[in-house]
Amino acid sequence: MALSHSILATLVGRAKPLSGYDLAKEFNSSVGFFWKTTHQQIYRELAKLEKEGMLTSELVRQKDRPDKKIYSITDYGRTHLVEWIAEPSVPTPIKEDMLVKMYVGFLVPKEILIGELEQLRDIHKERLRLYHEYEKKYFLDVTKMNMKGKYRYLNLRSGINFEAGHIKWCNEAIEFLKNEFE
Amino acid sequence: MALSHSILATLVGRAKPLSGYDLAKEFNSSVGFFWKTTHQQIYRELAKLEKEGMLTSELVRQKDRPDKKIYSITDYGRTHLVEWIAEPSVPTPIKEDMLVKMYVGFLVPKEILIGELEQLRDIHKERLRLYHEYEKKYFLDVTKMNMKGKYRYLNLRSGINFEAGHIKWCNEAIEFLKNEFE
DNA sequence: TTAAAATATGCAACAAGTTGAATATAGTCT
DNA sequence: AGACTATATTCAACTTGTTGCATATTTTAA
Repeated sequence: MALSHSILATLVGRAKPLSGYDLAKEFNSSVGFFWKTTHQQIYRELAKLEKEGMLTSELVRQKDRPDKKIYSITDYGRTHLVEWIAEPSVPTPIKEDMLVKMYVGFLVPKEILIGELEQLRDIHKERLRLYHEYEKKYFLDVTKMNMKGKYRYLNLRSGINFEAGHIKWCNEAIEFLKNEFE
Repeated sequence: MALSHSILATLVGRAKPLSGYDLAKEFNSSVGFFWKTTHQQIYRELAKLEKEGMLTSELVRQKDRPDKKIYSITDYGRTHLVEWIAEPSVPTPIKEDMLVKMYVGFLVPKEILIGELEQLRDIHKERLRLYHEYEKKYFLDVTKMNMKGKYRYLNLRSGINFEAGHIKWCNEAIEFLKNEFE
């Protein structure tokens, strides 16, 4: 149930309240690197969180743009978030299409799987490239980072590790398919 | 939408039809290493797949045990599965509680996160140990494996890679938290 | 002897996630 | 002028996933 927690986490780190639209943008970058969702789900969840007292909203009237509702986290929401952090995490259950396909790979010519693995690898390569770019741009000197920055750095390192691992496996599988199958 | 495909994939590799109960057991081991689900969802999905003509069922009456329904994949189901394999895969969207917690780690004492990371690491270590055991037991000589075995081996290698990657990141994060935070 | 585990299937309620569309304004591009 | 992009929110329908419960029999363990 961490969508609500992701939203609370995005709001807790801010001086200024955010609109649903702003949050949706955040979920396309920063927090979106480890929690994916849609704007529809965000709006629905914001309404729920406000009803539960975790958030408060304020209507902002605009002339040149559509009106918006901006949300702030309440003390209750913050407490709830902190309590959730202290609960032990279980790893997210694995669900990976590619592995299901691999499981019955014998149903198709191996070239199909090789092609798919190459595509997957390229997606992960592009992500890794982006993460390395961030690392060079914002995280060159670890000792100079503040608390928040250090935690962001750990998030980034996780992404780098994750993508590099995927690339490694894709390459291993491609080589194996090319060499060990006749 | 790969639950249906996981079920089809589990049935396609068999000479004998399986009951929902048998499938649920499979989803606790082999195919369950990369697709998690519950028996309730399996029964629901089996009914749906039969209605769609992907599966056929047969009622088996038993005296010493409860009666059961056993399912086989149809030609249509098999074709559907093969077509799905050929569609390009996108990586499963990332959703990781621990990373959301890390994102707002500054809200709690670092010892809490270190403790959680150690717990997580131990879970992944235990999985890795199990996978290495499988590797030694069933996959020692790659050249002697048949087609199916080779694909199972690739699945196993993915699991090993995945778990080892997690352990590596957990250790890195633990060290970083211990040393780089004052 | 009582409890539990294993075998076997399913319903119901609810929560979470996906997909498509509707609405409205302002600015930019062709 | 018409199309597209950005801003901003929401509804509706549907699929997928989770949790708790209900039922029934036989074997095994405490």
